[in-house]
Amino acid sequence: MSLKHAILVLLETEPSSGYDLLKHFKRSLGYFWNAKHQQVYQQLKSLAENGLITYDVQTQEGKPDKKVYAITPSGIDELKRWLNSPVKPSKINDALLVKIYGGHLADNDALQAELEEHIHTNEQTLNELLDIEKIYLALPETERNKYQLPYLTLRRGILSEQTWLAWADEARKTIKK
Amino acid sequence: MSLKHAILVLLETEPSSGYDLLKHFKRSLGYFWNAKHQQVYQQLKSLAENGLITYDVQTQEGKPDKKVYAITPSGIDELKRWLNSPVKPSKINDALLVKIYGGHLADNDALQAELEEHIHTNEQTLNELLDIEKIYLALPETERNKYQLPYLTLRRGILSEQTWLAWADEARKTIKK
DNA sequence: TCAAAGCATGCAACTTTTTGCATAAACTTT
DNA sequence: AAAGTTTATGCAAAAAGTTGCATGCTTTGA
Repeated sequence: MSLKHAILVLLETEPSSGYDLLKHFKRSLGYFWNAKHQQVYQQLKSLAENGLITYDVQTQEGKPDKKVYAITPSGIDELKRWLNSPVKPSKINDALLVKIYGGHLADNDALQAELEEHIHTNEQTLNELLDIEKIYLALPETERNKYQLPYLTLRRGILSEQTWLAWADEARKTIKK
Repeated sequence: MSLKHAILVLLETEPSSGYDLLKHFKRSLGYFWNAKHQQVYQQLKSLAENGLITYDVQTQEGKPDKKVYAITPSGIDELKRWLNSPVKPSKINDALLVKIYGGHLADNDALQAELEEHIHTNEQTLNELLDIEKIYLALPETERNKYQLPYLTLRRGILSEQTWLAWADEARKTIKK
């Protein structure tokens, strides 16, 4: 399982609260690792119980207290161990494709409408990613080199979204008939 | 949840045993809906308990008995209901990308090797899909029209794999440095 | 001829993920 | 001024998914 490891990856770059981590997660690993906020809090709890991370409670005025989590040396060991062992094949669960596969029983207008909606959200995601890419490309070279690997994953996102949209165009034509 | 619905989709086209359904599943919906054999058997059981499918036990000589499942009218209702309600957004869990994101702590050679392995399996998958496409394209037009929607999902698979491989090429260059 | 792969299903235990709810203050929009 | 969003966390229960094991006969390949 590797939400645990995804969290360790993020905490290795900087300590943060569950809430901040979640925001960070959504703009990075979240594009290719699915997780709800509950799950992140649950995993933080269990990682702390297992000594892979620790936390300090920071009291704040006017805002709820936060627990700031940081990775421990044994957390770093575990992260390295995971990084150097083979990952599990990626999992996809795409209900829209299941629906299209069995779409002859569906209402055609509804199917079309749903496709358009998905196109819309995918365009938005693509734009977000392109915005992030712009920021990256504007960095000085030394900075860019530091983020080469995360940038690769960003590229993956961009290419995926573009391909998805290209496919959706094929799909639109077929379904409209 | 829609493994249930994926199963209903397949049983709506033809009744079959869990085992046969599983084989069928792997060559179709399995490309974009992840499920282990256990899960399929468990869902078949629960679908039968809920009256959405029924089964006949067929005794065979020299082979284990099989349960041949078929969709019931209420199964078809449920399938239609699902088809006409909005699907959940697709989920991706791609550990390789998490690894690359945090890859500065990883052993570079191991990372490279793992990428090459993934490239290999993706090439194989692409070839499988292209073979299926060949068969489809060789069908007479009336037949092709029948399978237009499943064909769309096949196109999705092909485009995804091709894009993945194109990305992997970018990745290879970055990681080699 | 011996091992491996295919046929065919499933229980039991465990882990992971999802869903729904709950709290509560501060700031922001209509 | 009321309504909604953001900040910040989490319990509890249910649903879904994974892992490991078990059975036993037949066919195919080395």
